[in-house]
Amino acid sequence: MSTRDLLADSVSNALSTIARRDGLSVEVDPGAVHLERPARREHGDWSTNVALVTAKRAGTNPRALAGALVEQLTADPPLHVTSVEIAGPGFINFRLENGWLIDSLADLLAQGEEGYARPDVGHGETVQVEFISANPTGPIHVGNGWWGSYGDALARVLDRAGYRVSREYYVNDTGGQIRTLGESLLARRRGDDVPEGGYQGEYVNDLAAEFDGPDDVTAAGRWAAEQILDRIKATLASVGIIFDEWYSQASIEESGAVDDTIALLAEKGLVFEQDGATWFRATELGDTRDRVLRKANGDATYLAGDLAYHRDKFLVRGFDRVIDVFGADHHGQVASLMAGVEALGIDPARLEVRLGQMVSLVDGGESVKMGKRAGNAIALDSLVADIGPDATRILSLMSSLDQATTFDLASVREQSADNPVFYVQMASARIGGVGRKAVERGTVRAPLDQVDLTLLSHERELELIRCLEELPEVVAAAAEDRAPTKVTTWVRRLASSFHGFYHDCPILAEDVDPAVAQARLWLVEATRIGLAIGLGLLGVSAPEAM
RNA sequence: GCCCCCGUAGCUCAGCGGAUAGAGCACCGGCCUCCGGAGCCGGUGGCGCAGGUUCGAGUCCUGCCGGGGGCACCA
Repeated sequence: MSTRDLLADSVSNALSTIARRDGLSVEVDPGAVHLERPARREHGDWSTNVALVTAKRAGTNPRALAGALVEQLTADPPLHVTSVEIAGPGFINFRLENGWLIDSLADLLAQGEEGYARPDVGHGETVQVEFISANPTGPIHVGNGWWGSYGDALARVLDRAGYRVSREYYVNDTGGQIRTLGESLLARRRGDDVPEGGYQGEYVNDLAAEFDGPDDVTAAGRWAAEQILDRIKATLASVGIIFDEWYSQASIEESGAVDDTIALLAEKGLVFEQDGATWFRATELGDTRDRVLRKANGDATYLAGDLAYHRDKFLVRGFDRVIDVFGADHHGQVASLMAGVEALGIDPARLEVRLGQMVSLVDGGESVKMGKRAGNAIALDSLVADIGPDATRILSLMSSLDQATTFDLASVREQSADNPVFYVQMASARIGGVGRKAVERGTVRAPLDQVDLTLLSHERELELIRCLEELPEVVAAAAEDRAPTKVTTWVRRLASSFHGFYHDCPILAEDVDPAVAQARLWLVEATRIGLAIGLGLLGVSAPEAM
């Protein structure tokens, strides 16, 4: 049992003992009671606000309740606890002897990279994460890469936190955009200008030179989309983003699922005809206006396909939960999607839509406008070529999805040594260096049960263990909040703790006590495990040398 | 007009309702006969404004001011 759980149990037991004894009615709101590591070391190792949040309803004041709790806890102190004190308005602060940290280190080493930091927040729930889903009408841009890194890292985090995860890319391989792409391609092949509103990029020229099919707009469009999709797959693979499923919109339309979905909505009285089109009465379910499902020309709208698609996700494939990651420029479709999902009899709480705010690019102070049709978007490919896949991923996972970020291409290009990825990977490389140096000096790491970890008592060593000890909770929070960024923050902190330790605590130097060296070698191994887990969740490599 | 996101240090960003708000870059000053100095240590500097809820607000609520993105028979 973790120290946190141990303390939580003790506090809870002490509270009910006091409540019984003093006849207090204690109603504890479990979400409000926190057991946390104080930001300031002089406040102890652990702290709880339980007295502050329960005193009022118990009909007493926080400091009085805290006093009683302290008395109770002092009489029967939890493992490793050396003192319990009241502080400030009614916090209860615990001081522990270092044994609790040594225990957590031993625990980490026993569980290893596979087993450590696997909090079960998902309880085996199945969740589909759909992300990127950029139209295959041109190369994907940096924004797609940003949100893609988020989606992929989120999937990794959820997977580690006990969800059964499937990653999916919805391929818009049908409809007007594909026709426009086909027209652009054929125009280029004839040597004409691309028609108004068509795709202007270089890649259209390249594809036109290759295309030897007939003069059929749809066939040309589909062919081009396939080529482009192959490139998108290769680009994403280069930054470590792999999908379980590439789901074709055309296949949904051809299967008749769109017609079925519209029929289903019609049965519920939510469909009407107007101006030759078929409409969904979305206003009945909270949308701002009604929406067209089938256009007057007979084509299904994007929404109709999307509803059929979501019906497939929930009702056919049976995911417990679906997380759609969209760019903020698709915000407008959320309300109608939610309305449609609810109309189909699916609990809308099972669908989460996360909107990625825009990534604006500047290049040496010059702002760069992104637009696929104009062909001037910064391709993810070119960014990766500039700064590498690891830097691309960690930079995109530094800020939260809600934060519109500004990214200066020039600054990363010119001073890439200042890039945070180097700082973290330096820690990884130093760990590799320790291993190499140990071999060089003929030092062998002894089996763990023959090593005295309690020799780790330097403040740098303890701080490093404190950081490692937090990882399971960081993973849990990242999963619950759908915020893989929390892992990035933690990894950077771990790297910082490790650099400090490395600087002040020699491991293999001549004058280090061999027993201390052994304990430190295991601490280095624990750090390697922590870094491997953390960087693995971010999709960043942990090199043994740089 | 309506909806969503964001205003935190000079810049880019962190910050489960908790105690004295953090990091990187930039700037100033220290540390290499020592396992990787791409590192370590110290300093300068900040929550857009006004109310409210709370024992406690950068965090929650309302309004205002700024910035971004939406509001198609396009996807």
